[in-house]
Amino acid sequence: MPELPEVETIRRQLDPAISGAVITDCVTFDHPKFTPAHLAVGRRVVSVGRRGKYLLVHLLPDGAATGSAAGNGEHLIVHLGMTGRLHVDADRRRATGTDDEPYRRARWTLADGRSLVFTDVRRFGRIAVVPNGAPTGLATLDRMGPEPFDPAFDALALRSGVNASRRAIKTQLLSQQLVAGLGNIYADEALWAAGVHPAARRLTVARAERLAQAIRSVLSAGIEAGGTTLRDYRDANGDSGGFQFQLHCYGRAGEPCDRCAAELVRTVIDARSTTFCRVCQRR
DNA sequence: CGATTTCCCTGGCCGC
DNA sequence: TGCGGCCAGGGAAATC
Repeated sequence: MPELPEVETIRRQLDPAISGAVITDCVTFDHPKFTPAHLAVGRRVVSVGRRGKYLLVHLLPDGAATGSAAGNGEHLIVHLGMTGRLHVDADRRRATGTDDEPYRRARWTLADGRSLVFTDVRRFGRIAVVPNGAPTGLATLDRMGPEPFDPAFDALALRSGVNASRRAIKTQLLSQQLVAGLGNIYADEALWAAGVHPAARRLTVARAERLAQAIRSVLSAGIEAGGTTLRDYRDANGDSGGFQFQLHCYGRAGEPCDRCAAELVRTVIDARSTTFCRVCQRR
């Protein structure tokens, strides 16, 4: 369940590892969600970026100079879905991809003999290659709200966005349209930290300020800890994150609230398991 | 046309 | 021990 902190952790590891590398070959699992990976062949990696939960690998044609007539290049977009993992494999003997590793969905061979490998047990992930600057055709990405650390994301924008819809605030946070990068874990944590009921449909100015700040601080702490590993998540080095030891709310139904000691309860909002404290999270 | 529901996937876990 | 059934859940397609 990679959310913004997990994807950012991987981005920070991959950027120095593959920037400058040239993609010379590719093999994929035969499914339309993954076969677009082939379109990255013949390109050079400029840098590894991120938007919400999407990794955006900036590509230019091999040999092109930045800002040349080759244009603005392309983005190799990788969404990790639920169980996606990316890592760099330095074993040249496996570069052709003829040997099989379980659940591999794509392997990009690099000119220096290494390769970038994407595995995804449950195939909720997705790969695309699109011209930089154009709509990606991925609806969630094209409609994505501001990054949580962007000045465009503030309490007033959050409040007006929430109040403009009748949907539960938890649902809206997961939609990616009010703010980018929250998934079920960090949404529950942020709502708990801000003292906002997950089914609330309106925010006061004061609560919007608390929630905007909580979103930023929860995501910062998640990045700082290298993400949350409950089961599947591993970073680009194969290591687990550490934020699972700092969770106050997510997955703790039945346990006492760290703030008021009341029993945390589980409910379902928009088909998503939701944990919260009835006492300190008011509508 | 925006809101809501369904479906995609498979490993892990629970209970019998 | 074996196995059926259920759960996890982001996002896109289908439907309301």
